[in-house]
Amino acid sequence: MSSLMDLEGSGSEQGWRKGPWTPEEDKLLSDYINLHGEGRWSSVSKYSGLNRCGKSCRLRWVNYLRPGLKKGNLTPQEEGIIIELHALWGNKWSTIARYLPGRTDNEIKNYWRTHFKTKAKPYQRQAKRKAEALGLENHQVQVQQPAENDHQMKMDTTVARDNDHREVNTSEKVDITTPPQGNQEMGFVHPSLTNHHQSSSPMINYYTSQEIASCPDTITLDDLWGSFWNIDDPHSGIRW
DNA sequence: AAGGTAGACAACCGCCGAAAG
DNA sequence: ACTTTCGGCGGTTGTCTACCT
Repeated sequence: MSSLMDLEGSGSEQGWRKGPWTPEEDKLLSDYINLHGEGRWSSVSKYSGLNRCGKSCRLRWVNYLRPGLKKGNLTPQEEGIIIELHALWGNKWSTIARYLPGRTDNEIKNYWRTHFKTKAKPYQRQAKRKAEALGLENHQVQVQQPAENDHQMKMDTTVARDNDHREVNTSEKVDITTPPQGNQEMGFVHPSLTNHHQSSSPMINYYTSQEIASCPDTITLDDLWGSFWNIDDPHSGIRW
């Protein structure tokens, strides 16, 4: 079915160039797209003068060259949205990205992997070093972790008692918690989130440990639900 | 100062569904 | 109705850099 495209994707069979893009290639691609518009990526690869497969061109444009892309670290607001939407939809990176204007699915995916998937490692290293220092390579060393899992290390979930935030009736949004196309791929659902959804919690605040002291901003479900009502038009949703 | 390690990011790979022929 | 082509997506890998020992 998709064998030819897959061959194209693999690149080398047709002699497509691979590896990091050069500034010259970026300019060729940008010039071509500015002239002809996005789409028809196979044509881009043929006529732009680039020796890159269509997929590679598309990826480069979408993730790096496209106008309007935000550079730099994600804001606490964006981080909160990622956490919340991942809890709802799992690894639907492209769907999550639609709610973060200027951010790409690749960027969000990488962010999640580095910030939430691998946070246990420092403690594993700590345990290993302890073991090595004690000559206990073959013995388990208990290292106290600040949270029960890697996700919780970066996220503190609280039930708002702040009267400034109106209470949200979760029964109003039950349908929206369903991912756009099933949730079989749900990689991780934070237990506290699940509890919140079951217990009609009024609000969830997210923040990293560093941000607890420095950042007063929080993401409320109100913000997120507001965007969900316009799920077909992500740009009309979250505004800041 | 040097080597090792982890983090951050860019890019590739393979699969899938939709559209076109 | 079937096949082919294409674009998009998620997972994975590669590379560079900063930090740690």
